[in-house]
Amino acid sequence: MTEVHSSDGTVGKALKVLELAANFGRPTRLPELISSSPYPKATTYRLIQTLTSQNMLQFDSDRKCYALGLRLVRLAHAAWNQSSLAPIAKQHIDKLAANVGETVHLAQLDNGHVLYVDKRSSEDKLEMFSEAGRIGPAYCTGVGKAMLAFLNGAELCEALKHQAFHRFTNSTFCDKAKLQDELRIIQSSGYALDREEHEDGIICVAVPIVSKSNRVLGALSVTTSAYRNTIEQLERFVPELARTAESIAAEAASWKFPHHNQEIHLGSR
Amino acid sequence: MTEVHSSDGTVGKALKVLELAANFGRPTRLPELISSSPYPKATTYRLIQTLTSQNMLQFDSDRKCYALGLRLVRLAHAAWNQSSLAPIAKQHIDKLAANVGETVHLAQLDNGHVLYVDKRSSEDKLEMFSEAGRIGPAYCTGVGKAMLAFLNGAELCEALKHQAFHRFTNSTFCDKAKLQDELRIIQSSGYALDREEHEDGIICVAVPIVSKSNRVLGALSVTTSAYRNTIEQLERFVPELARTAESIAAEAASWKFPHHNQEIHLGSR
DNA sequence: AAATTAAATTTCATATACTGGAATATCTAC
DNA sequence: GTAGATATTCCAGTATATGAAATTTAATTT
Repeated sequence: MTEVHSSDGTVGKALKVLELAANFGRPTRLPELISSSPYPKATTYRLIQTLTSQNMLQFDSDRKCYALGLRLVRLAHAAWNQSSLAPIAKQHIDKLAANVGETVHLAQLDNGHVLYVDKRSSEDKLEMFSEAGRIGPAYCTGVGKAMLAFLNGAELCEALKHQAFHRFTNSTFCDKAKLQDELRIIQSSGYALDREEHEDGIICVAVPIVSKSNRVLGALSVTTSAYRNTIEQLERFVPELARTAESIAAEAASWKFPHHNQEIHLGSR
Repeated sequence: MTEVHSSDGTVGKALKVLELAANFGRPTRLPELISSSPYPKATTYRLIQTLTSQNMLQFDSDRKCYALGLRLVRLAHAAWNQSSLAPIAKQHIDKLAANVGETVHLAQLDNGHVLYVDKRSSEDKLEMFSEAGRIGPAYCTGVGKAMLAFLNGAELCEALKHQAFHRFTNSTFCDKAKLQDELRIIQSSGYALDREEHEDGIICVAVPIVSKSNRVLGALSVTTSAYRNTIEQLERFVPELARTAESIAAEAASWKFPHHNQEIHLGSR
């Protein structure tokens, strides 16, 4: 049900092409898009025309390449406000970050991958979209494993299909069986540890955010450097992490959409 | 050319429905979507199904309503990185904000409206997507007028079609003729003032960011309270604003896509 | 400047996917 | 249990998308 059927007719194809453009990570030339597309040249070409006319892509006539359109940024603003945990979790994360004095991440699952929707950092200035919207692997990050561990059977099965099991470091769980053992441990302990599994020198502790009806809403983590802290020191944050996650879940449940349709008074779209 | 044809076949219709969901500003029930849609019930219903299956919408089975999907947040992250001026402008804005000690906005045009893509504030912590992706009117904001003033004939004509000319305050330019007079003044002075035209008590000064080939890339503004500063005080920021805008334009021109396709190693999409 | 190659765009007959009015099923509330 | 609302499916007709190939246009090379 949560699976993205790569063919929902024309719309699915168009979004697939949009995804291709996103994956390039940079403005892309038409031939690149066409040759990376699973659809025939003329079809891909027409989809790109349509997406461009719709402002989902934008054409840079100087460089002759296509980049993702700003309409996406506008839509994502709405998505972030109405679908992510971030607006609800804001105060809770602020408080948590202040108390622990380390970087805090808020993430949700998107198609089996970790989607970071907010971040608090003691040192760095916040980096808007450069942080929110970032994706990462689920099988080797704290937030990812915390969420996977509390999915139900069908959801987990679906999510596992999307794991690449690429070996980032020596500690990475790089097969499904080992990961599932780990998930069982996380289930009973209630929190997940990332022991430099994704990046050398980076460790973190994470807890899932679970609704009353036991649905996984997201996850919360405290990240630090392996040189500055030990796993044992991180584990001392678990109680407060868990408490924060509970508060967020509680607020999410009682949330009656505070964002009333504020009159913006723009012209036609 | 920059116009969004509300019918680009099925894809256009699907995006139109997505836009409707975004405009509600909150999770929406099926009947609401159906009755606000220009398409027949069955058609709208099927488009919603497709969008949901594609993660562009997500269905909340508890509340029985549809919200924008997190896939948009992920796509917007890429869009923000590769299409907005924000990554390029980052350092320049940091410096400007530090020097002037007031709130700085970076905006671009999206379909005739102002799209804020970044913000620096002395006091507030940065608020991620809650700021980036926000839209506002062009005809009564500093950044909006600065951009409109330097569009070419066809672009301006197209953009003017989208202006609502809603009277927000007593100072709002609420018809096209008055606005065009104002735009001529801005053209010759090189900067735009917002004298509480959008919000009472809020004034700002803005300059356009213009490429060597005279295309409008975006705009930069310094905003403050009318009680704390006078227009004359704001005008003292113009030289530094203009210098910053030039630096950004120069960097944009020489930009050779720094964001190489970093290997993310995720599974199938 | 002519020739060569690559890129962008169009054509058109065909097949397919979309359409939408209406019927039906499912849920909700009293 | 019945009424009213909401969600979902049907299906023939048709508009729309398809894609191989051809054409135009632009960029490179000789």
